[in-house]
Amino acid sequence: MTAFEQLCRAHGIPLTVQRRAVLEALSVRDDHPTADDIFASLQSRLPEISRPTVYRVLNSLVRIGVARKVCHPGAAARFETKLERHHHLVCVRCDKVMDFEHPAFDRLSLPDAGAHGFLFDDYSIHFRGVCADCAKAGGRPRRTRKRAQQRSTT
Amino acid sequence: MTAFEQLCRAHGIPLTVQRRAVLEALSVRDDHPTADDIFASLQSRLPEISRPTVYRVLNSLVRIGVARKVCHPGAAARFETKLERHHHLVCVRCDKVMDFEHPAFDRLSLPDAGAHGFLFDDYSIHFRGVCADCAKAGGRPRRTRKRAQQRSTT
DNA sequence: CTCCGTGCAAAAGGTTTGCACTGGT
DNA sequence: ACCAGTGCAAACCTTTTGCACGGAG
Repeated sequence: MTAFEQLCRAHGIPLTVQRRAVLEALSVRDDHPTADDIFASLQSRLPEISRPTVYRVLNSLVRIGVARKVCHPGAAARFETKLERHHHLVCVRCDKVMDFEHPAFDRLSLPDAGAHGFLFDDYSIHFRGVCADCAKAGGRPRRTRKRAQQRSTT
Repeated sequence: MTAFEQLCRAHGIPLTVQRRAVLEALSVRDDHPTADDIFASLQSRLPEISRPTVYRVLNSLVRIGVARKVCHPGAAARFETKLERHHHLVCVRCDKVMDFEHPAFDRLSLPDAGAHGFLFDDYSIHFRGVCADCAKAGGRPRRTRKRAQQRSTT
């Protein structure tokens, strides 16, 4: 968290209550919350925060490098603070994305740059498949939207 | 394309002009168009098609397995018809996602299922980094909503 | 003939922006 | 004190839905 303060200073952006709160709310979670999820989870700690601020703060966090957008098939943008190399399980039925630790896949060597003019930085493997819930459900609960998923909230 | 017709029959869904057109428009492209991009690109060939239909058709195509949603950090859903194993370059500056062929990474063995109850099916590697355009631009042309990108716009 | 898909229009959801004020440095 | 960040409200973009009609099987 102190690292965060230093990053803010380094980037010349003020360290506000809201930024602190959003970062904490985000780093506590290991799912991949949407901006709105974060907004909701902050209602108790910081009720006066506004939704646009959450969006703005999340973008700041991504910009200074303490958070990241997760590649996600769903409609809403999702974020994470886990920056160490890790992989993802993507359910093709419900579009859920879960973290997946698998050290065996952590040591691939990055391709030589140049070819496409692309500067490689890191990678993560997306495994497509069917999650336990959907496999259990058998049928195809194709729903993707928030409406159909109950928000377990942790 | 005939394979597509058979898939439609197999899934018991009618083979309509719109479905044919959307699939063709999608498979012609190697970027990862949004539903709206497809809608736009169809204006010349099939001007009477409606936007909701494009969304519905794309979902059908995904359901019967001839197309796929691409995991993408951006806001709008993106699709592809390239179902063979391949990887992606994700630009952390502009959120662009490009296909990336690299046979050396095509032969990873899928993890044993079970562990998480996840049924593995396939995978693709997402390489994070900076694309040639953004590297060239030097600065940070971060978020670029459609507004800022040139559109054919009719 | 029956049923599903389509087109239209409107609603629902998600994200960004303009402006005046407050708070961080 | 200065400037950036915030809150509010409204705009904007994306995706879904209800309904009546028309075409595919």
